[in-house]
Amino acid sequence: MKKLPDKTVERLSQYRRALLDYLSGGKQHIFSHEIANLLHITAVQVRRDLMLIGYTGTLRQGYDVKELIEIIGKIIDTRDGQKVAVVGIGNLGRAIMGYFSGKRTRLSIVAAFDVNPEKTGKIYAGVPCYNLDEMEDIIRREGISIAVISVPGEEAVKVAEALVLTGIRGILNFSPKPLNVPPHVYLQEYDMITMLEKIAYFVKKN
Amino acid sequence: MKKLPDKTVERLSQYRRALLDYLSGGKQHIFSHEIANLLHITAVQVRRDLMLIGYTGTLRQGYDVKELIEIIGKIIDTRDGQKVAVVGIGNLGRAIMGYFSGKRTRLSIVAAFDVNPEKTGKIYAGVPCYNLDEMEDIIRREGISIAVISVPGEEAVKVAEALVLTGIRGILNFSPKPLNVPPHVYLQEYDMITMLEKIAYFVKKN
DNA sequence: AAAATACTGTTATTTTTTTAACAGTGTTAA
DNA sequence: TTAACACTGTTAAAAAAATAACAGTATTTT
Repeated sequence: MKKLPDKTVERLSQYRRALLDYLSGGKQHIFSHEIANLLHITAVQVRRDLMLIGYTGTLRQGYDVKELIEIIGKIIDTRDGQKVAVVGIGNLGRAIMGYFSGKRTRLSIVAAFDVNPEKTGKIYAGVPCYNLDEMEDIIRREGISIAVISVPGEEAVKVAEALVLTGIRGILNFSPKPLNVPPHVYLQEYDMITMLEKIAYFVKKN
Repeated sequence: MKKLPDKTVERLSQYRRALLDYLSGGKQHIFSHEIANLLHITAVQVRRDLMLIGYTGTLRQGYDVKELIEIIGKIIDTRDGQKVAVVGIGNLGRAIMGYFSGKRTRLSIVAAFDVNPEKTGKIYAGVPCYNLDEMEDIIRREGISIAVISVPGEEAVKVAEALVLTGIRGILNFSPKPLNVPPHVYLQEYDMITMLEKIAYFVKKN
């Protein structure tokens, strides 16, 4: 399939989670405007996204919830799932691991890394924590393709460089430092200070 | 000034932090392409953003770092700063508070809320934690304008409704549940699962 | 059986954001 | 003193995303 727009992919992820929720309500089908209500967006946008992924519903009946969930899975997930590492086991790192533990998803956090020797060797939310030195070895051996950076800003740049050398494919950067990675690594910056300041601006006057 | 584009505001926040860093290197002036390098974006984009805020540099000298920092401050900050509350003192909530503690910024976290009675009454990263019941009172009394939601998904919707009733102006939602707020409340969704799944998609094949 | 209704899927339009093009200008170099 | 250079500021074009418009079609209503 042709590459989907960024924003569509984001929404697909959200559709899927909303649909899984909805499914537990027992209904088999759902209309575009119902999906839209779940996410507080418009029905057109939903239909357009579904058009882009080539999924087509039934007139007057809407979309088959299970089918749609499955289709989205085929788009986002790989057959065997992808492995994720978390680098930096501070509060943020543990929060991230907490989010995932217990959820059966095709993304599984399989390793954590930290410099603090008190943390290495322990298990957090079911995930073993290793020393940063072992990172390259373990990422290669385990076939980890995605890394989350949750170390303080000062260290983030070095961690990113090290990650790139391991052959990682994607990085989610929670640190406030902008990172620079080669084009074959997909980077998503995710800086909460920026977001808060943005809110501050838009809240300001009006 | 006319309302700035969303993305420009985000970058302004990043420019400012990068410039503060840069300033400690002792230099007084900076070229657009140098700012661009700091954030790994293009020089045109920097110049265009600065054009939008009406700040103009000097030919062959670039921009006055201090001046620019100040200008950005005038745009993003209010005169007396804005107060922020964090709702939900799990790992994520504490991570957010940790980020801010010690940093002297015009956004200050002044209250935390949680339902857990073991947490209320305590101080986290210098911020007092109150019971959720007290939220409306305290937000009004303190004049808190921005709230960060870091409670588990199930509770997020209710917390958001309660926040709207307090007259809050902006919300940063870390929970994976899409929220619905009236138009006078600025909402920024910030869901890490979506972001990870997005990375998973873009990393997938190629 | 004609008209209204309630949906989907698609194309067209608008808005937002990024990128490119380039005119203007003081500064250095020839 | 003219040409090349190294910048800024702005306008123009392109790309990405959201929104609107609407054609198509089963179903229900009249």
